[in-house]
Amino acid sequence: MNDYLAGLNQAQRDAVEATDGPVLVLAGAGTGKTRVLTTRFAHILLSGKAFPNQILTVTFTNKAAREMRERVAKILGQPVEGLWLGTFHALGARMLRRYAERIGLTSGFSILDTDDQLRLLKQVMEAARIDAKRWPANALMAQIQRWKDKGFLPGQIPASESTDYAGGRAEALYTAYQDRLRALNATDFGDLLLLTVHLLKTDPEVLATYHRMFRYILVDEYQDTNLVQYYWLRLLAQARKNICCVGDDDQSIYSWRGAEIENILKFERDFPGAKIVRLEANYRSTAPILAAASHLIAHNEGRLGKTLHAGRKDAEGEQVEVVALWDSEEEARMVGGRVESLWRGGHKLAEIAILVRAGFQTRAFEERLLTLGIPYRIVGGLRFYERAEIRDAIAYLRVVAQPADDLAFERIVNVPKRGVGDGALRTLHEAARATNLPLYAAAERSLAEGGFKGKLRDSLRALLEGFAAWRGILAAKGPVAVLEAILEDSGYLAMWKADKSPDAPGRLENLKELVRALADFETLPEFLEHVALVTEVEEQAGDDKLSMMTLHGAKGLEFDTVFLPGWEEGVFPNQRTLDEGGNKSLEEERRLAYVGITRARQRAIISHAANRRIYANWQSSIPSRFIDELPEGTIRHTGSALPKTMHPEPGMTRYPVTARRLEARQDTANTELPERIPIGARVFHQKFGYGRVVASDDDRLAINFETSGEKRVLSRFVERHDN
DNA sequence: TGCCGAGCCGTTTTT
DNA sequence: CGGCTCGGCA
Repeated sequence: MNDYLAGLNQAQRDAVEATDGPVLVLAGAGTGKTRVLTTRFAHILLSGKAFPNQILTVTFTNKAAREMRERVAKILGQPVEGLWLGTFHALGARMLRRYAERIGLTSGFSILDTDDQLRLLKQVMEAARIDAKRWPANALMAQIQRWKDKGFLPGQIPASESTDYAGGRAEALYTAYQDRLRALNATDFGDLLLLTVHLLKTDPEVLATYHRMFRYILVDEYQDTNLVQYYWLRLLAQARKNICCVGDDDQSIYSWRGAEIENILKFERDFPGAKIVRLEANYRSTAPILAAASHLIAHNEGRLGKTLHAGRKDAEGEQVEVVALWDSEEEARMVGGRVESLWRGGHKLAEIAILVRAGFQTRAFEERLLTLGIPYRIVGGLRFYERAEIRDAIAYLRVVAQPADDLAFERIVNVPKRGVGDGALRTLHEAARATNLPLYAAAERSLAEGGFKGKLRDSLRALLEGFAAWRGILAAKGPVAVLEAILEDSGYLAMWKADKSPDAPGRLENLKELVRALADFETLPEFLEHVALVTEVEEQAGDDKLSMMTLHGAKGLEFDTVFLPGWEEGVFPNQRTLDEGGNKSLEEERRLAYVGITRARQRAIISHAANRRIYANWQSSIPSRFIDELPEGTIRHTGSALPKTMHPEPGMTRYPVTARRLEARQDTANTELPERIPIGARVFHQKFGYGRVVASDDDRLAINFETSGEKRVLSRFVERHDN
């Protein structure tokens, strides 16, 4: 009867069966973390310790939540209803809606997206007469988010967390911003956690209710929780202490968003006697891939220490390859060519991924794949619900559902253009402030009292009449009919149909997709909750496409073949990150590299280019230090990129990486600097050919190349050719 | 109100 | 290079 336990190794079994008391599962990459979580969930149910609605399960992504739901259903042989399984934010929203009035909201409160948040904050700053030039709203938004990540409400910010932003007025602006949110019956994303913690902390009755309800708590991706999430968990778990957190300190890659690895260390302190289980047997990757990943991550200090070992019998495999290339274009050609031959050899494209450090890097590969006719998908990028046309349509729906939603009203009052410009909007705002009404109601009242003149009056009245009609349609025919009516009657569809820009057809297509998505929901509020909390529409699998995404986006995924391009100093590890956070950031970059390598089951191909186009000009670069941190024995070095100028000895050409890193170090150490090349000298560059030096500073030269015009390059990549 | 051009700036972003 | 914001102008 315990067949769901069969096939687990001893450590996994321990993690599943230790149901009572605090448990911390340190799970290396590919060690069956999700399996442990889902099996544990099923085990608690099947052993009769709790009903499905008595287990609180927290994941980081909606996708992970969906996956767990499906896998639990599979083990149990039926779908489970009434689960408390979701993201921190979704679960927080659910609790807040239930007890909204206890924190000064009503249960229908709106959840603002980042765009709305920023607009609201700008309004608050404007009202406070803050010089927007000197003090960008973005910076304050980021600060407020940091405060929220740490669990500080306005008035609770300790001196150590204060800032000199806007002459010390940041906290006052934070207060004003929160007041505005409350007045609009709205929360932002951070509030879903912050206000829940506040509620649990200040309302013993609510806390007791949840203590009674949640007998077991399961947490996924624990290494990426921030402080406010930690408080949230601690409050809910403190009564029964049946909390199981699963995480991997080596895969913590979101510290820049407030995640604290220390939460893992604190776990043992807050829950004394916690059982620690280590999952170290990796069932995903070949031995060389594991060796590369382990060797690399061993360069980090301050790890809890896990050693991955191959759990598969067939763990032998290809060496990890490091390919050295001339420039980013050659790199794209190399990757494209490899993909093509794998594909021809019967390899599925869906089992290949290109993982990059930053989004813009995908472009070169896109172009190449396009010319080769290889289907691909970009994962991440602009999310569906973030597209302008989708947000416009949703703003209409929000006003239908909640006429008091000022931000939504403002967004669409002049989209499509109906002559309600800044001036009219300002008048409207004044009327609203004077009467203490939302914009929508203020507009209604002004019109009734004969305000606004001419065309403006007509179009404003038409809009309000439209909303009245749409509410009627909603009541009579439901959400889909209302959206269709809105798009048609408001002129919104017509606006895009008339638009001649190349992306207009795509936008119309997206709007159709939105109507389809809406059809899955019974009520409008349900749908609005969904779009506020779920940023991506479910990917329909099936078509065989290569995936391209950032390393961050790849966490939790796996592929047979993984390409890891752009392993160059400055790109990866990213220079800006290093500048900001020093060694701590370097270690996080290294964890990102570790995440990248461990995505691969069979084959990992790392590459670096000697020259890369960044924005307008070409820059020379040296291989990433992470390449030096791979174990030599399991690595195969290939590639063509060996400037002759740099490797006079023929024997050196085997290991370009080490040789060039050495040379780079000598450069910085100022020993044996190459001769200074004077302005006017004729030079040769491997990539650009012949040219003349027009300017120089330090180690950089501006050279007017005969075939490609003026470029800036590092002087050590050119040789003199005066004759 | 709305268009256009100069100027600026440029990692990662599960929610 | 390219996308975005802002200021000036019609």
